[in-house]
Amino acid sequence: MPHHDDLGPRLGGRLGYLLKHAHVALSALHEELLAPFGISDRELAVLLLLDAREPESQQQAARRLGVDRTTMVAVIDALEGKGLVARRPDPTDRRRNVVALTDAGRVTLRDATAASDDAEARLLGGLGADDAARFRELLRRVVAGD
Amino acid sequence: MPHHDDLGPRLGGRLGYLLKHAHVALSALHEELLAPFGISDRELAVLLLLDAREPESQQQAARRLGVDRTTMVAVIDALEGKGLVARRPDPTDRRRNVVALTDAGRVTLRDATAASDDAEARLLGGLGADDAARFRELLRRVVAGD
DNA sequence: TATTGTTATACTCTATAACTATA
DNA sequence: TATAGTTATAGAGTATAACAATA
Repeated sequence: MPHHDDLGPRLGGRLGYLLKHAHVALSALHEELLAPFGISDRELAVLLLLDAREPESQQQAARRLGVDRTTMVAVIDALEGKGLVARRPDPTDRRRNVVALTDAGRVTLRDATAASDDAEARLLGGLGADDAARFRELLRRVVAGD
Repeated sequence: MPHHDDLGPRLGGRLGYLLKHAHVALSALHEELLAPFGISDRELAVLLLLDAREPESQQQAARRLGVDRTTMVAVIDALEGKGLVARRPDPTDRRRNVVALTDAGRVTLRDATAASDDAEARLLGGLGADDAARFRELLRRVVAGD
C-alpha cells in the first residue's frame, strides 16, 4: 500500500486524489476481510444484486452494475465454480440464463456482508458515529446527483 | 457511462459501490474538461505535485503519489513530450533526474487546475455550498485516518 | 552493495468484434 | 433482423524482474 508522504494541500485536497485513495484503502480492507469466504468485493456486489433482484438475467445484472455483459460472464463463471450461484435457462426465453443464488450462496452472502460491514466500519473508524453517517449520506447524494 | 438502473438499497448503499462510482463520474468530468489542455487527471496530479515540491526526483514523486517508479517513467515521458516538464540530471547525485515544470507547464497547470475546480464543482453540484464543504472535510479525514 | 532510471514482461480489468442459438 | 450468452482479442493501467550507471 502507498506510503503517503506529505503531498501539500494542493494535490492532497483534490477530490480525485481523495476518492481514489479512499477506494484503494477500502479495497485493501475488503481483500483482507473477505479472504476467509473466498470471494472478492466485486463478487459480493453481484451476490447482493442477485439477492435483491433475483431472478435476473446476466445482462440485466450487468446493466445494473454498470459493466459490460462480457465482463459479467467471467464473474458468474467464478461464482458458479464456487457453487454460490446457478445458471438456469429461462423457460420463457431460451436465449437467457436466469442466475440465482444457491443455498451456499445465501450463507456466504450473509457472512461476507458482515465482513464487509466490518471493512466499512474500519475505513470510517476515525470518524465518530454521527460523522460516519453524515459522510455516507453525503456520498450517496453525490453519486445520485441530488 | 453506466446507466444506473435501480440497485436496491443493499448494494447501492455500500461504500465500495459509492466510492467507485463517484470516482468514475469525476474521471468522466475531468476527461471532458481537461481535453482543451491536452492532459489527463493523473498528469495534472503530477504537475500539482511538482509545483508544490519541486525540485523532486522521479522516485520521490512516485512515492508521494503512491505509484511504482516504473509507472512514473511513462507519465514523465508524456509530460516531457508535451513540453510541460523537463528532466535535468541532479548535479549532487547523477543517478537522479530532477523533474521541474517549464514555463509552459506552469501556464497549463494554472488553467487546468481551474478546469479541475470546475469538474469538482459539477460533481458536488447537487450539494449546497455548506454540504459540499462538509463532504470534502469528511472525505479528507477518511483518507487521513483521523 | 544499494539506489535511480529504464526496459521488458506479465498480470488485471475492461471493452469491442464476431460467433451461436434463439426470438 | 435483433438479442443473450459466449469467446477471442486488444487496450489501459500497473506491478515485478533485470540491467546500466552511479553512489
